[in-house]
Amino acid sequence: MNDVAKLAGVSQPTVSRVLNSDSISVHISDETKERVMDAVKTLGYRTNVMARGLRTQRSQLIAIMIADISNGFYHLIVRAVQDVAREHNYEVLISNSDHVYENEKHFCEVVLDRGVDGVIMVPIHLISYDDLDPYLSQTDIPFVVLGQHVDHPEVDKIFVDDEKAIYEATLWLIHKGGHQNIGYVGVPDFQPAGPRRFRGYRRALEESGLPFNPAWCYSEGDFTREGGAKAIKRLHETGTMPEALIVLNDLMAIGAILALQELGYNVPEDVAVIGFDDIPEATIVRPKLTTIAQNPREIGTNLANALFQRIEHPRTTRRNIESSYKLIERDSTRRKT
Amino acid sequence: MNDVAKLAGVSQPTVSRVLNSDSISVHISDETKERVMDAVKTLGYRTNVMARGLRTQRSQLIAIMIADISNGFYHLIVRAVQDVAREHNYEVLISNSDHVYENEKHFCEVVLDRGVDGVIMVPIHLISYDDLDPYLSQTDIPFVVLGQHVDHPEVDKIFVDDEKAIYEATLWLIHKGGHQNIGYVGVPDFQPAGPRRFRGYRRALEESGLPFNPAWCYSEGDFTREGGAKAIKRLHETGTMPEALIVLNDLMAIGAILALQELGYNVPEDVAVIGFDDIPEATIVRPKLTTIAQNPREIGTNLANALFQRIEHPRTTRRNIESSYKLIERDSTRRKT
DNA sequence: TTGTAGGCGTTATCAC
DNA sequence: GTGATAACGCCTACAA
Repeated sequence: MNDVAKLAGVSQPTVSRVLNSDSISVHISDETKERVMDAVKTLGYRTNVMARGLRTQRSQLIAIMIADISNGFYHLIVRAVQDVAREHNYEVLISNSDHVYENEKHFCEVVLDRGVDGVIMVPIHLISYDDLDPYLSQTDIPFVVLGQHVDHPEVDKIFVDDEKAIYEATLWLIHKGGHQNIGYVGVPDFQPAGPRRFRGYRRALEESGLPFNPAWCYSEGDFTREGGAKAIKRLHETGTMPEALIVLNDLMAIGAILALQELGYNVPEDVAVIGFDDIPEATIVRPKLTTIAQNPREIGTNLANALFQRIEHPRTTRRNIESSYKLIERDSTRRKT
Repeated sequence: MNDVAKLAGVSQPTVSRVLNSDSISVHISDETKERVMDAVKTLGYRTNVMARGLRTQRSQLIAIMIADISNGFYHLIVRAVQDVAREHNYEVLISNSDHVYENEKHFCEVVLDRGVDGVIMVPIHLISYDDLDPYLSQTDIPFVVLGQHVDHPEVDKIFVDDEKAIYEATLWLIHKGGHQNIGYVGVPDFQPAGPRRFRGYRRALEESGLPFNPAWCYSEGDFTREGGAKAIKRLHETGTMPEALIVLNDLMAIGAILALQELGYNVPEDVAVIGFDDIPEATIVRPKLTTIAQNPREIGTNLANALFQRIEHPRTTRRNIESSYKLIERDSTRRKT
């Protein structure tokens, strides 16, 4: 910047003013402006973002943490966030927790050190007040999260009522599908989504007066295709395969379908399967997967909008936006007539 | 840091020394060390990465640009890069070009401004010397790219010989599969991968003395499932469906298979299909997709290792590493006996 | 082993 | 309108 100033025959602060002329109130003579811009061009000057950040305490950087980059559900969220960020002239730092608690904490620390201007998280474990407060109280960086269960007054929340979604899907399987023996494939209790979604399933059974059979349930999943396949193998070995299966997410549901077929079961004739998320693979697998669709584009846009609202107007009250879901009936539950 | 110094009763630089004691040669008395660390803890001090970056000209940040976050092929690359980066205590900024030239250039600009310490790219268009040189010459930030066609002496290259891979796959289809009428689904010429891979296909036909029929080829693809489906619709409409199809990537190959089945074709009996990448979806689709597997984990690790080699030893000579590929025979080419 | 002084490249607050 | 001058938070000679 000093070089530019020298070449243009002005002082260094003047160069700064010219470069930021649109976000500043001072008037600069057109002639100076021109001379400075010329010098900038011939010298190929580019402003040093770190130096500016140090001075302004802004980084023009936001961070997003997702649980699994390999899960298509998160792609559209990320894309939507990036699109909004670009409009605001922000870059996006993406991180991957792989559903691991330590990674989530590490993310928060890194992010605070790096002085990002805002944070979007899809926390799996980092949801209690006590876990979150250390990060939230020591800065006033806006946090926006996906997940209704997140317990802190300072965060904006976008959420999907997944307990209710699973509850309704189970009821649908009972009433529209005419199923009685409905099993469940989920994840261990230490993954908060596990008990939450499981509750929806059990509530539907109870209210319908149907028996709950622990032998039909598998809770050792890990959100992946392999996890879904393992569930089926276990169920098969114990010799109690239910006639319908609620699976906690699509990736596991797909793994389950493929494993069922390998073992000689027909889907949906022998076992109907219903997933959660509506990832692109849901329409690749045969039969096509019936699933509870979330709206990742909408979720991402909401997350990003809430964040930039807070970045630009820090005193805004916290948002709490429910995002919709919708059961999409495809072939994995549809009996041929 | 000043506060910490005051509380510990030492000077501010001493605090800095304690905090960086492992990467510095000076000895510090254990007592001071302890007092400083205590103060750090009670004050909840965290080092300001931007200030450090300004002083050291290092950001502990690398950036990676991929062509499509929704394409599973890139996930493992990104993961591998993140894993290596974590070992080196680096964060990763991820960006998405969506195969668009302007996005690629924008990425380079942003990245240089932000003072990242290194760049990994999967450039689609930004491959000529003239396009790259502006970014490379104005800094000495290491660039590592995926793509043999990239033409600049200052970059490290990891590459896969995709022309040869397609050539061999086509030969395989001719000799092992016994096919004569082999079609091709690709992307427009302005996508450099288009002509390159197409060349491999034509070379195999020529050397085998087989006719080349433009009516069997579609070059308006866009790397997506939808693109593959469109190709099939077009081929179907013109009434000349070849008996085997080389498709430029798996996503399009899967789109093609689904579209073929919807139109009543049997795969592989009526049309055999072979893809490129070996993404996870290749084993979801039925029939399972025969494909030229790349090794994304290896690619990502190589990319990252080359980069950190350069970051840590700037004078290293440039690398040029070929990554392997391998034809994986699955059911989309295997005629039932 | 520790303290002092200076500067990294900006922006912000004054004067003029 | 523009130019000095200080400060953002840290690291690194150099001196003690």
